[in-house]
Amino acid sequence: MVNIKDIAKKARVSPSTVSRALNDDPKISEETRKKIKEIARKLKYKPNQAARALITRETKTIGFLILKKEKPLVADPFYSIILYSAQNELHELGYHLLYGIIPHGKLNPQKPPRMLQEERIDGLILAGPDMPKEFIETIRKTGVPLVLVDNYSENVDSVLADNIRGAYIATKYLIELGHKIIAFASGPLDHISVYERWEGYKKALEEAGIKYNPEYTVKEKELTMKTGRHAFQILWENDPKPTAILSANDPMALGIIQCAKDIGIKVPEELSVIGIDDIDLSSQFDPPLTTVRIFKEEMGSITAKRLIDRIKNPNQPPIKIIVSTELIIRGSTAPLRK
Amino acid sequence: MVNIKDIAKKARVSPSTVSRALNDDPKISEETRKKIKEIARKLKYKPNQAARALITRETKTIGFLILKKEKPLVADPFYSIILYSAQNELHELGYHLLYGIIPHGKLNPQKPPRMLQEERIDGLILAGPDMPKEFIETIRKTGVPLVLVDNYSENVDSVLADNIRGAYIATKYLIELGHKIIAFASGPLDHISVYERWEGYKKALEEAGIKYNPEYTVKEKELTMKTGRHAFQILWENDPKPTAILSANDPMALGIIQCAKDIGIKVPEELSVIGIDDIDLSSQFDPPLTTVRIFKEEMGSITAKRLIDRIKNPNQPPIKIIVSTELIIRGSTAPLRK
DNA sequence: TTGTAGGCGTTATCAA
DNA sequence: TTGATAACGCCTACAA
Repeated sequence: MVNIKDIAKKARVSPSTVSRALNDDPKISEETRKKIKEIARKLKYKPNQAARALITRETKTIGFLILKKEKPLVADPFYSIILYSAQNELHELGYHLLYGIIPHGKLNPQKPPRMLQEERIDGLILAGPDMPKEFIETIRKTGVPLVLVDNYSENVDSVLADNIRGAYIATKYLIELGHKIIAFASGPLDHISVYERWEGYKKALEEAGIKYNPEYTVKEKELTMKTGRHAFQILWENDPKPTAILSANDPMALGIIQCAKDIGIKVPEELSVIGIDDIDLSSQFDPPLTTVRIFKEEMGSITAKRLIDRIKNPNQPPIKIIVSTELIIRGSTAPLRK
Repeated sequence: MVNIKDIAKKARVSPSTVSRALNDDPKISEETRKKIKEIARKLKYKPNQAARALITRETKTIGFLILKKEKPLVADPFYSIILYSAQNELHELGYHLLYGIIPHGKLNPQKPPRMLQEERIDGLILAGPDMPKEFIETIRKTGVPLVLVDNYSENVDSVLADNIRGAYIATKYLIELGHKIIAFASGPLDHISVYERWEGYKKALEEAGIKYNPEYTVKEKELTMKTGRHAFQILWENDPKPTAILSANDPMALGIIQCAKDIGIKVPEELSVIGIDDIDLSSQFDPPLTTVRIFKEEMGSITAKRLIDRIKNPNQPPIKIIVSTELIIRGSTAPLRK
């Protein structure tokens, strides 16, 4: 690999001049700068990252950490898109992304991740709602620039979807369609986004003067099609049966629809279903799922931008960024049949 | 951050002794080694990656590159799992994973990726069948250890599923069920895995004495539920209509089933459908999808292991690793009705 | 078995 | 505006 000395020799200047020229130091004459840059280009010179990092203490690398509970979460299209979009934005900003998955149970919440201890990263993105608070606190204390996405913690920058409003507008829409008995298929309520969706659901009911009835909220442990089917079965045991179901996410909603169809219930004629997320599949489903869109790509790029901003300007107070949500009306909802 | 000098001071030895002790140099007395390691542990010492890389020329980091065509591919559960499992294995082996997505069109096939030029990585995984040959060649010429996954190129280590056999056993199974008119819902045939699946399909037909009829192969541009629905519609225009369809992957198969159900065709009673991949959704679908399992996790970990092996032993001839496939019989297939 | 000194490639400091 | 020199943290001859 060609280094700064090689260029210096060719240009008959000192290595330091080369370094300055390449870094656009204003004290270098336009002429030498041009000459040096030209030579560097010809020689396909690329600065050695390790050497540079050693002295600047900047790696130009951002860590992206996610927790692995069940396999489905890892392959979760939600985080895949956030990951994709964060890396895309980071690339634009001149950063690389170091990707790490921590197997659940193997996490020591008192120990910062290796990538941090080895000084491989300039900042860290923590994705997902199930990061232990203690772990976040451990990392925060190291002083490394940090942003959470789809999670919230005091004293730490957080990027979240507007889950409350999302669930709220979805529920409100169902109410406007004439539905009175609206169920909520929930997931783990210790996940902040799930909890907020539940809140939004209850808020809309309350505002419409419909009393919240816990019988119509079922809490599943995971957010999959499978648990959606299960949730439907539980909810369907109620008397009277719900005429509409808001699901905590899309996969569950799809499971609900499938299970309903299985026992001969027509969606949306006999049962309206709304999801939250707007995953790719949802629009392709039959019926196409009415859902609340989460702007996943935007969440990813905003997270990345915020982190870089915090690296460049460390003395900012922590902020919470709420990305709006949007109701996408498709075919799984209909006015209440009299 | 605490460094080797701090430890040296505390232990009243020279920095080199510390370095040797921590790297288990046999020339260090057991006693000093123990003492030094103890101090290092107490001080939470972690070697600075940049400094070490500068001298050893090893970054202990592997690049994982994927091409972005359409959004769905990026979030593709297939590559998500390979990525997850590769990172998992690399972690075990003491490596980090640098994740890069190249936006299609922004790729310069004559230029090695930045992570390579900046010497940020010790080896590179190239995932996906749509990496341009020229790009692979460019990278290969740099001499960096390289492994392809779900792709093949001469002179480069490649890890692939046994697609031919997978499609073959699936087709054979349909034949055994009595089906005579078996269609193939294909995707882009320049993707090696799709092409091989097509081959396996034809091979099984041929062996059974069923003449391959191009009318019963439809080629879609993408491998999604949506194109699956489209493929079904095309295939259904044939006369006679197929009684079974092998799909190039699972999402397409799900689309096929949905579309068939939409027009009142019962699966599997009137139409058998087999997918390939075994994505999570497939088992949760109604009917649960009969499919060919691709061992995605194994492919990821094998890819990682092979790459590290090649780094440690560079002078090996290139190899092609074929990971077997397995027919998973579920509910979307049935014997031909007379 | 341990210490000294040099060097990896780059940037930063100080002098010219 | 440029050059010489030191420094970042670690590893590794060579010397002791």
